[in-house]
Amino acid sequence: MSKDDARNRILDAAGPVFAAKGYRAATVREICEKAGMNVASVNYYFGDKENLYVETIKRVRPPRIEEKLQGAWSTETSPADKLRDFIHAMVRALCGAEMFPWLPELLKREIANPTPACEGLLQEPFFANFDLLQSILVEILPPDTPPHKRHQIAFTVIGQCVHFRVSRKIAAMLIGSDEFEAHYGPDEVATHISRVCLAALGLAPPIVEPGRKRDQV
Amino acid sequence: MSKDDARNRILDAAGPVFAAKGYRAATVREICEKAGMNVASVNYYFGDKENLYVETIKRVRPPRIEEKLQGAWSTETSPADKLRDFIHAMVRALCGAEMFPWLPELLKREIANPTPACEGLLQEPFFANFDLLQSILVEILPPDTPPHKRHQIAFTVIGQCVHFRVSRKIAAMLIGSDEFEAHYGPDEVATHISRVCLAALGLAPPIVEPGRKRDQV
DNA sequence: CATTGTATCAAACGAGTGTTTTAAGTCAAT
DNA sequence: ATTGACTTAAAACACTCGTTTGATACAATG
Repeated sequence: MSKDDARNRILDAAGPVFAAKGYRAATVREICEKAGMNVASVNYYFGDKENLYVETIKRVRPPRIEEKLQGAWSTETSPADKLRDFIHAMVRALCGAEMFPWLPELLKREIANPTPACEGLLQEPFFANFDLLQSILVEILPPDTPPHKRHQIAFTVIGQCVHFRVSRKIAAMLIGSDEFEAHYGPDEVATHISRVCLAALGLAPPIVEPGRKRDQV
Repeated sequence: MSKDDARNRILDAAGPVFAAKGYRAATVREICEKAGMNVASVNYYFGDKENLYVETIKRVRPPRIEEKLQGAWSTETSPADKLRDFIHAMVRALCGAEMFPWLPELLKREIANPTPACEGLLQEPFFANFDLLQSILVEILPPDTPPHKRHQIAFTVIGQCVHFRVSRKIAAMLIGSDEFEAHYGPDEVATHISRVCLAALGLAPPIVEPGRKRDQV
């Protein structure tokens, strides 16, 4: 087995374990066992556990929304459509339909309790996504909107996307798992968030179905 | 020192430690040291570490929004005002201006990674707050709104409140700590969330200032 | 005062952890 | 065939953790 093979086998095993249990509770013994390697191999290939964790995160660069969809936009794409696309891409990314199904869980942990060693690694994609969202909002908002308001709106958008992912368990508990499985797929969630945000920004009618409203003032 | 005094001293010390480090990383040694007690006292008074954790959470019942403000509502209070009040109370509760400043941090951990032993304990206040919010939404939404839509809207409200609290660190990182400290106090955050939600529900104009919009269709 | 029950403490135990050591194995180049 | 660097494997090490133990101090009780 080549050196890189061994490294990758350990990294492949480490990702899910770190994601499932967190840095501290994950043990190198379990990781090595799942990788079919000896306990000492982590230290041989990565020096120590912490560096293995850093390398694990380095390998799975968090998704950059920009790369996924900005190519699909033309100059005539409306800001509203861009915002919709952004939200859909973000929700999908957070739900983890990608190569590493455990990545969202790991990101969740890093968002809630950042590991000092990895703060820098995760900053970059966060900044990139945040900037992309802001560039969309700049197109939507009046030119003299103060930056802090634009930022707050950006957090409103991102916050909902993140929350629908992070609070899965509690959400399922509150509404029952039947309804959860029926109505909280990525597309439905993204559509809901898009409607809320576009309505709040005045780019779409309020989210109550038109003509059904009880008493419109 | 009486038995209850000793118990309380340990509980007082345990809260912040559990909140800061999580159940697993928190050590009974550190807790006992901060409580000025011997290492063995945790087992003497609480049996084991897990039970100490359960008792810690039992003692700090998460805040119930209802108790704080429903008394202030009359029959003429508009649903929009109720929603505003709810959001303000929730944000303030999550920011932890109360007796246990470390409670929000601990709740954050339990939301992201529920401890089996405490799931039941936290369910009740969550259910209560969720129900209160829904009763407000019932007044706002058309009578034939399907329940799952109402639930999604409720999560939009709660999600933003939670997110602005949970993602503090990352938010401060993205926008800079100066702007964060200037514009992310409980009142300002709650006002922002209220505006977004009321606008999305058609109970207030869109959040861009009236008359400033670039191109209204 | 002697006894009993409670509270505290230092010390140690046993399990689990990351890490190191040491020796054996592998394999290509000489 | 031999060398020598690289890799694997088993064991042990050093440390931390939760927990237990046994001794001690002390107050209440008869």
